[in-house]
Amino acid sequence: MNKIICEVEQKLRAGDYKLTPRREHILRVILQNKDKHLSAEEVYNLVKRRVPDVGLATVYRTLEIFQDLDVIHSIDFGDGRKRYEFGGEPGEGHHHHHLICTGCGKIIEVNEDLLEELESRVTSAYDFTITDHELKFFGYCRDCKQQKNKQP
Amino acid sequence: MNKIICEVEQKLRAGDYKLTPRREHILRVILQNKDKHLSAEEVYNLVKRRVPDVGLATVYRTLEIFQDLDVIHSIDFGDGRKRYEFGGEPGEGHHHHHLICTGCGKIIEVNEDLLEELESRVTSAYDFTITDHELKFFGYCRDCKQQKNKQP
DNA sequence: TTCTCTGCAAACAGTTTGCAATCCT
DNA sequence: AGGATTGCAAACTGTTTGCAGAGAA
Repeated sequence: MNKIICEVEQKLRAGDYKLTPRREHILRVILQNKDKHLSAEEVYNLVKRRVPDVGLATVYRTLEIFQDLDVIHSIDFGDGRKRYEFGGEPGEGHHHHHLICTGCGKIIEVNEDLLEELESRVTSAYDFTITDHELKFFGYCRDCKQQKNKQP
Repeated sequence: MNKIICEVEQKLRAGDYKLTPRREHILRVILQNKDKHLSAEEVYNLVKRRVPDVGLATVYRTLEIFQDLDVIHSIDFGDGRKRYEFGGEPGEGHHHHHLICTGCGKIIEVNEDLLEELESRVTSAYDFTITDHELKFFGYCRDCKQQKNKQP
């Protein structure tokens, strides 16, 4: 984890920013909750536990910087707020998709890409240079599916 | 088009709503701009041309009703407001994806689905019942690609 | 000092809601 | 009359911004 923090520090320096204590706390919270897709406010609350006097604005500003530097990126699950994932979204590899359970709101990650064929088809058919994509599946997870079957 | 309006009227009645003049105007604006992905405010402005005293709240309320009845559905292109497309999103057919140009913001529709294989893989691997999906490609359209090449 | 960073409060944008007036039957 | 519908203004939510103070080099 410290390695990651160092890398982020490099990126910040490269962009003429410093890794201040506040920013490091924010980064740590994101890293410690990699799987959670935290919203800005959730990050804020978690940071606040350790640094009670952070301001929400600082969290927003830091998240914006992190985004610009491709340290994190935002996704929208349709709940009206942005959520953040560690990792930028440069074209190469590491893509994953999300399954969003309409029943309980759970979010499951799919760590496969599998869109290459479709991408290349789109690229040539529409003369469109793809730099990124976002794929969400909506439906019911195992638990919610079972509940649905029980009720009626 | 009148046929569609009648169908919507049926749906409204079934849900204990009426097709009021206001709602009909809103519906017409949506139908006349099927390809535009209008936001609530854009719908409002267009309706206002014909019925200057509509209220924005009515547009929002109507859009919500239409959504509940699967007459329209909303998409999020990441510009901070919901946009609406005619047509519900029930599992069957008619799916399409969107190409979003990072350069000019243009939105191109891809009228192919092509996700069946991926869907079935996800369904079995994660025990997740898919009811819908949403796929967006980000990148540069032909025009913006050319401009990028010229500038440097 | 000088320049970044920060907290606070105010401003914003999109959307929702309470309420009284209006419409329709 | 009675219930749905509407416009208006106010409220709300998530996010951004102006500013003056704090902090670091």
